[in-house]
This record gives sequence, structure tokens and C-alpha cells, in this order.
Amino acid sequence: MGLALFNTRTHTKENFEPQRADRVTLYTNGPTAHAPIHVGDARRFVFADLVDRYLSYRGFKIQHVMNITDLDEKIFHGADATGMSPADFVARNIAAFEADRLALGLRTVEHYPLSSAHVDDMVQVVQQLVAKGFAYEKLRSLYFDISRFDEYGHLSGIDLDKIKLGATVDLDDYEKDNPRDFTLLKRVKLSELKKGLYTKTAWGNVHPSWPLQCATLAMKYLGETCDIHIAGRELLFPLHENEIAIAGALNKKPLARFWLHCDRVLADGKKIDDKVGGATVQGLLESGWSGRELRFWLLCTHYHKPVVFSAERLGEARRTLQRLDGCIAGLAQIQTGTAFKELDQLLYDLKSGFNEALEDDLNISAALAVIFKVVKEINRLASGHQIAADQVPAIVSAFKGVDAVLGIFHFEPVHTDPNVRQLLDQRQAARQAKDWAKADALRHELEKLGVAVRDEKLTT
RNA sequence: GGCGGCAUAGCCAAGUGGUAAGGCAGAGGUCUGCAAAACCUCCACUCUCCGGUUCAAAUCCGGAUGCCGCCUCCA
Repeated sequence: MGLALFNTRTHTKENFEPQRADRVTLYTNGPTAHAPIHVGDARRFVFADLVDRYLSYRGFKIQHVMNITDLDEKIFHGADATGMSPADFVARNIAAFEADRLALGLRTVEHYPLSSAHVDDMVQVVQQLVAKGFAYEKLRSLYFDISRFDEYGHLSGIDLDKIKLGATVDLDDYEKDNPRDFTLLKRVKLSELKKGLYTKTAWGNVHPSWPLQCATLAMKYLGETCDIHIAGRELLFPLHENEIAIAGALNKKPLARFWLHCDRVLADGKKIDDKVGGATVQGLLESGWSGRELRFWLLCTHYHKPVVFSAERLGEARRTLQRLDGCIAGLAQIQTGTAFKELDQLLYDLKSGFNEALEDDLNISAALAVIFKVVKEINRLASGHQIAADQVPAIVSAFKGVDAVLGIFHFEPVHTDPNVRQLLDQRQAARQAKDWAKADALRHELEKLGVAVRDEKLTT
């Protein structure tokens, strides 16, 4: 069985094979450094991480690039609003992104290129587009002439004659030949000019547009065509259409072979964006949710469907993880028991069921169902003392295998703290002595330390 | 107006022609000093609606409805 992925480009599930047998090139639209990331961004990154980890699990070497947009009007505005210099403002937001990334258990990818470090490359791309007749200058801004690019609109299925012009932008701000053309390099405003926030080119002082930044960085780090481009559905048009146009006009090659789009995060039935407060990863971490809980919550819905943001959903994710943790903690405490003869079969079912689920377009729900079925079976056997202590490492190692992809298990020893250990021993002694009041008091004390006590039957 | 996505139990969610996975919540039980956890049992004759094809449809076809996203510098 091979890996099948839903390719937005063809609107079908296709068998995935990389261009080179041993490695996969991935490009993900990364964050814009104008604000701390919100859960909508986080979902995209958790999804990209799932793709990255799963392909890695299948044995591919991964070349993954995630750009960081640090040239953007939002950034200049944000810096102004805080009174910080744009450089400090960007540095602060990138540091916050790093922290969020670690909290969410996202693997470090190969490159996180900054737009500001590659402006020359972007200008060169535009020079070539002009030379090839795909771009034109108008009042010191450079635009892409989409009438020259026949494939424009194929990814999103958009019909350019029928789109509503000016629905989200004020066309009076531009001097394009055709209002459907998109910007490559935009002349800077006077305020930006005064602060030195611009790139000097033969045409004038400009900023690179978002699609130019993304397309240039993808090609620079991954070549003319990468295997998979990962992003959110809301970026399909115009961003991705524009990226494709830039790369296609330049090389006559597709920018990416597979386009994977995850759906958004909804709050009160609407898309989360910067305007919705309290939905940043930082904010949720501060209000007591763990990065692992956020990760699981974002991960456990199939990527084609929206994730709903609410305290109830996060609580559900927390309780679901507790079930997983309970199983692992229970395993660690097994001391006596008869060996379970069918363990090999059970662990094989876990592994193969998990693989089959994920290779069908990353069917995470089915993969989790396999895991929970095994968890139930392990719990049943453990409570009946039907697992031998020497079988535990094999079970844990099987869970670690699937967790290399999921990153949601918690394998740390239950109580390493000598203080906790001592309290547990004291409580056990109190229970032996049938001093229930003291035992309960000790249990409360342990709970304060964040330790949940699960008694075994007293064996006096 | 155009393009795209989604619709399965109280909630989340898998399932693309043959008796509806899994999780959360809930009910009863076992175990326990009491709890908690765990385990057992129960919890959709039904898959937004209306037609059609078929021996057989959540699944295929036609139509309708509802919700969401995007429409070219918000990023």
C-alpha cells in the first residue's frame, strides 16, 4: 500500500511518490512576524508537522522549509503602535514563535528563511519576469500580468471574469493595467521611506509582496519544483495562485507537485484571525493549557475539516490525553503478572492499523481509533495481571513508534521526585495501619503537587 | 454574483454499495476503607431534506436546504 494524499491541484486523492526516491521536499507558509501566533496559525503548523513526521516515519529524508515573513505593512504598523523599532518588534515576535513551536512539539525544520535576508533574490526574480514579459512597472510598483499566464486560476478553480473586483481591497490604491493583476514589488509610502524601511531598486524604493516572498524562498531552498506545498485553505486564492504564477512564468515548471491545504479554526462559527482575542498560543498556555493539549486538540480533527475553538473542546482533549497517560502510567507499575501470549499480534495490529489509517490521506481519526482500541486491551490485561513485567518495554516501545508521528504521549516516569516518593510511602504506611484520615490528608497534599493517586488493592 | 469546502448520536468524529469504528459526556455494575483510575454492560433500526438507480445506499446519480472560507497588498 502506498501513501495517498488529497492534492488540491487535481482535486483527487493521489498516490504520493517524491521526485527523488529517498527524500521529500516540503514548503510551508510560515508565520508573519507581526503578532504572536494564534490557534489558526498553530493548526497549520501542527498539520505541517504531522506531514513532516509521518514522511520521516516512512523513511524519507525531509527537506522542509518554512518561511518567516518579516517584511510587511502589518509589521511596520505594529512596530509603530508599540514604539519599538521594526527590528526589535520582529525579533520579539520571532522569539515568541520559537517558544510556541517548542510548546506545541513541532519539529525543527531545516530552514526558516527570513524575507528580509532574501530581498535581492526577490528583485532578481522580478527582473527575470520583466525580461520575459510577465511583469510591468507602473508608477514605481511592479505588477504581474496574469493575462500572460494561461494556467492562472487552475488551482483554485476561479473564473477571473466572474470574481468580484475590489471586494477586499480598495482599487483606488493601485494603478494596475488590469485590476486582476497582482503586486510583485510595491512602492513604499512616504512614512516608510523616512524610516528607511525599503529596498532600493532600479524602478524605485519598494517592498516585496507576500506571494513574491514565498515563491522566491521556496525555489531558492528547494529548487524549481518541490514535492509538497503545505498551507491553509484560506490562502488558496490569491496567495497560492500567485506563487504558482510567479514560479511557472519563471521556469515553466510547477512550483509544487502536491498542494495540501488544511482547514481553519473556528470560534463561534467564524474563522479565527488576529481580530479574535484570547486565541493566541501564548494566551492559552498562560491560562493553563499545556502545549501538548493544544497540539492534540489541533491534531485530532482530519485536516480537511474545521477545528472548533472552545474551552469544552480543549477540555475534551485534556481528558482524552489523560486516558492515554493512565495507560502508560499503569504499565510502568506492572510488577507481577503472567505473560500475554498474543502480545506480538496486538502490537503488530497497532502498528499496521496505524500505518494503514495514516497512509489514507492522513486519516488521523482512524489512526487514533486503532490506538484507543489497543489502550483498552492493554488496560484490560493489566488490570487482570495478564501482562508480565518483562513485556512492558515492548509495549512502550510500540507506543513510542506511533508517537514519533503524533507527539502526544507522555512517557516520563510517574514520580521521580524523592519528595513525592516519600509522601507516597507515608501514605501507603498509613493505609496499612488503616489510618484513613492521615491517608486522605496525604492524598490531598500529593494532589497539590500535581500527583493523582491511583490505589492498587491493599495487599495486607 | 463567482469559486471552493462541509453536513453521521447530547458533543467530537471514522466509515465512499452489504448488518454504523473510536473519543468525550451520561446511566447501571465490578473493584475500593472512601475516592479516583481501570474494567464490564447500555447509549444512532439510523447518517440535513426530497426524488432516482440497485436484491442492497450514509456511501452512486439528480435536485433542494443550511453552515463556513476565499474573491488579488489583512497577512
